[in-house]
Amino acid sequence: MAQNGMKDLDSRAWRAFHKIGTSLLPHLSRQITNHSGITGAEYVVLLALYELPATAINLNRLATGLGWEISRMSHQIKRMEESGLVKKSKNAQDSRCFDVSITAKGRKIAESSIPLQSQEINHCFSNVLSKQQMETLIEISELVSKHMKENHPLNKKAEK
Amino acid sequence: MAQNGMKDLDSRAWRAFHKIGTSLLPHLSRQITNHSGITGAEYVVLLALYELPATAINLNRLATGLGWEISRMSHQIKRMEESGLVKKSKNAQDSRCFDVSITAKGRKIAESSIPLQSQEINHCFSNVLSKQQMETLIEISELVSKHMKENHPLNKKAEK
DNA sequence: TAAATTAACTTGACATGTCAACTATATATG
DNA sequence: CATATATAGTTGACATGTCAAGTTAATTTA
Repeated sequence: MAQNGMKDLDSRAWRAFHKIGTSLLPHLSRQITNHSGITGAEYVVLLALYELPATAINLNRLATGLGWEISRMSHQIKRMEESGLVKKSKNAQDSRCFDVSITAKGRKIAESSIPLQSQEINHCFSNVLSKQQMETLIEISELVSKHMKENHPLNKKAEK
Repeated sequence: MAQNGMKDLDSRAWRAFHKIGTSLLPHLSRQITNHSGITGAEYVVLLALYELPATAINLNRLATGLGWEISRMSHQIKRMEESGLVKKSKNAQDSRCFDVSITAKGRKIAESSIPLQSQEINHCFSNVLSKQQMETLIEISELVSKHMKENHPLNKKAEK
């Protein structure tokens, strides 16, 4: 039955997706550490702050933007503040909030590591794919994100 | 210049891919823990052992098959042996090697959790995509894997 | 066949992520 | 206004992943 053929495709597609993640992501993370001395997580945060239109962003938004739990972001920012990559200051309007921004040191590292990382992403990903394939991937991402947003809102302890 | 349009697509495609990973994978992992009381990593290992044509597999192959570092696999199997999900025995031919297999308890958990997990993958992934999109994803995975295999062999300390 | 090398793990220390409280501030409600 | 509730973030304990170094056993090589 056709049923069977379908299920097979489903499962192959899922495994395909999963495989890219488990081979490519760790590789890229190691690359960053090798060339810039920062971890993959630090890179992601620096990139987000570097690309910010504003000069600072609050912790919560930063976490949400990256799809991280706030607790994870809190720990991460604490470490990065200690190593001088970012700084944190209480928000004037709402003193529960913190504004996070990149330091000069963090900016310098971001500026040198971003092109290296882009290059590696190109080598391993973009250059390997056709325009058409990339467009499909973008569609896929949008479909999945839409589903997730509608059916599994970020919030873990959703149902109340 | 056309250059610009291209770069934009590259970067959007990469972010698209990245986003699926950071939203969907943690969600699926939590699902497993909620319905079956095992972690995402335990699930992955149980699934691999459950689907094995043979009754056992050596640690190294298991790690390679899942794209894990062997040290990670060693720690994981140790914990899973302690909790009775798998068992480990010295290989008769080569006593450096260990054969890992699933226990009855592990099998029972695999049998109940696999369909639940598949269902969730279908909800969030397969059902959301067209046949065409899944096929493209499989192509993409093959292209990336091929590139990785050729240019960045699994081995971390490659160059020698 | 003895010594050197390689292979298959194991181990321990450390970095990071997750989860469940907890604190402090802001907002809403009676 | 006073209390209740919600929001933003912190903290600590614990689980997991990574890396470097160590074991032990097989295989080469001299």
